[in-house]
Amino acid sequence: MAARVSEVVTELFPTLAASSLLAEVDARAQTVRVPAGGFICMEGEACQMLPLVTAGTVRVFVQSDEGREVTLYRIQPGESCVLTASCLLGDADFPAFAVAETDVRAIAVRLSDVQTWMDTSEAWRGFVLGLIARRFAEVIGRMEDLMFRRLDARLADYLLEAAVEGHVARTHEQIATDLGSARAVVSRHLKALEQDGLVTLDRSRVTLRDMAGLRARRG
Amino acid sequence: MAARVSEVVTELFPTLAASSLLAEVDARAQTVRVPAGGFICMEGEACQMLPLVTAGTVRVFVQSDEGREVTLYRIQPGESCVLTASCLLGDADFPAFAVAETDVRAIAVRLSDVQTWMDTSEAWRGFVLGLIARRFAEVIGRMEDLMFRRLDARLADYLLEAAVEGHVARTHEQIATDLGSARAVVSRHLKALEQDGLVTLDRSRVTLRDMAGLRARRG
DNA sequence: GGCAGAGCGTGACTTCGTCACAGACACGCG
DNA sequence: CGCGTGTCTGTGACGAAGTCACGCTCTGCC
Repeated sequence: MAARVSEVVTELFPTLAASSLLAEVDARAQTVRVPAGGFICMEGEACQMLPLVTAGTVRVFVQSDEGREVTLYRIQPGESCVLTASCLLGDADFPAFAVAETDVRAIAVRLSDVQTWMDTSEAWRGFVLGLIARRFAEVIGRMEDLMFRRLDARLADYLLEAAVEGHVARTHEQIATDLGSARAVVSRHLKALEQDGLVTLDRSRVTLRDMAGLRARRG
Repeated sequence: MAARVSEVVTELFPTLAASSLLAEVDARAQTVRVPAGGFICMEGEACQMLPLVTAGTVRVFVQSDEGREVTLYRIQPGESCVLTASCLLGDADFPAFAVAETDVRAIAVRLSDVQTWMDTSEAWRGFVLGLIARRFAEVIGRMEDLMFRRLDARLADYLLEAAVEGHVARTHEQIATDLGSARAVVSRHLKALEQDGLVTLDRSRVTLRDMAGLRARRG
């Protein structure tokens, strides 16, 4: 098991692997799994572990009382739930939700180790601060996007980003929560794109037909 | 001058003063002044100094191409431009604007010192990380607010928060940028509040007339 | 007084969110 | 196979909010 951890760290977290921290992580961290749909962190909670994601993706989002959602960002393999780190280190409450979108594997680092390594390892500090800083900038960028750009432009952008082999295999509902909008509104915009010949629509799937046309609508 | 720095640090940054860092700060930091309206940091810039604000307030905001603005937060005496810190430490671009709202005095810490102290002082680490974490959580909370609450509720909240002796001495334009809205919309809502007897309106000034009524509208 | 600029009021229009409802499709089960 | 149930999508009606345009009223200054 320990061998597995160090191999994964070497591959996905090169910054850490290059340092003397590797042996420490190897000795003290454990791997965890969270099934798709499982919660990683809840709003207002104080988390006990810092997860370094090695497989799968985690969606971090805020939610209104009425159930409306806005996706803040996704955590990919090689990244970490920096909100957790930020809250642990800065002693603040976790202000959002994080759920596993797919089955997730992660290396779980104990709170006490996170703290210790902050004090003892320059590589660890650089790693954690880098993640936090980039996320902070990313969230602010997202806020700009939500506040200033029109939905049709953001939707075109989103489709181009999320497409895999020309398809976006998501429901209008899922797209709406990612964009911070409402399902009905997304449906209407998608319909308009279809009528303009830029996409075709099927149940739970959008197929891109005219990439250049979509790019032209990104605004 | 050096004496001034250490006195100010002791008063406004108790966390730092309690540590052995005080002498260091005393020796190496300098005080700076920025006049009202001056830029502290620009979007996309790499900043050279970390300012610890000792007097005045700094407004941090994002801006659209068309000039619309949303205030992210304000920096009060005893706080710092943590976005700067975050960017320095995490090697990311500054994603917003920061301008002095009033005349501002600050203790400017050189980038190299920020880095050095991160490595050598536990007190400094705790101080900086705490600021970053709280701001991060605050910005996410602000995003929730902007996305999910209605403008009339946010306006009522804002007036109650911003009131000094029953008055809010700001133009509709300023209120709109703080709320991330448009001047005309704010004017309409204020007019409605006036017609309901909750406030009275004058040029560049809103006078609160019915606190309980306003609190009832916070949603 | 007269003028320029800032601040405010207001109507018309567009975009977006909310609500409601209906049709279309997937899937399991008797 | 037919049927029911739940998910997904299309659409109209409406309200909230942003945009644009214009005009009026202050204020300060020459």
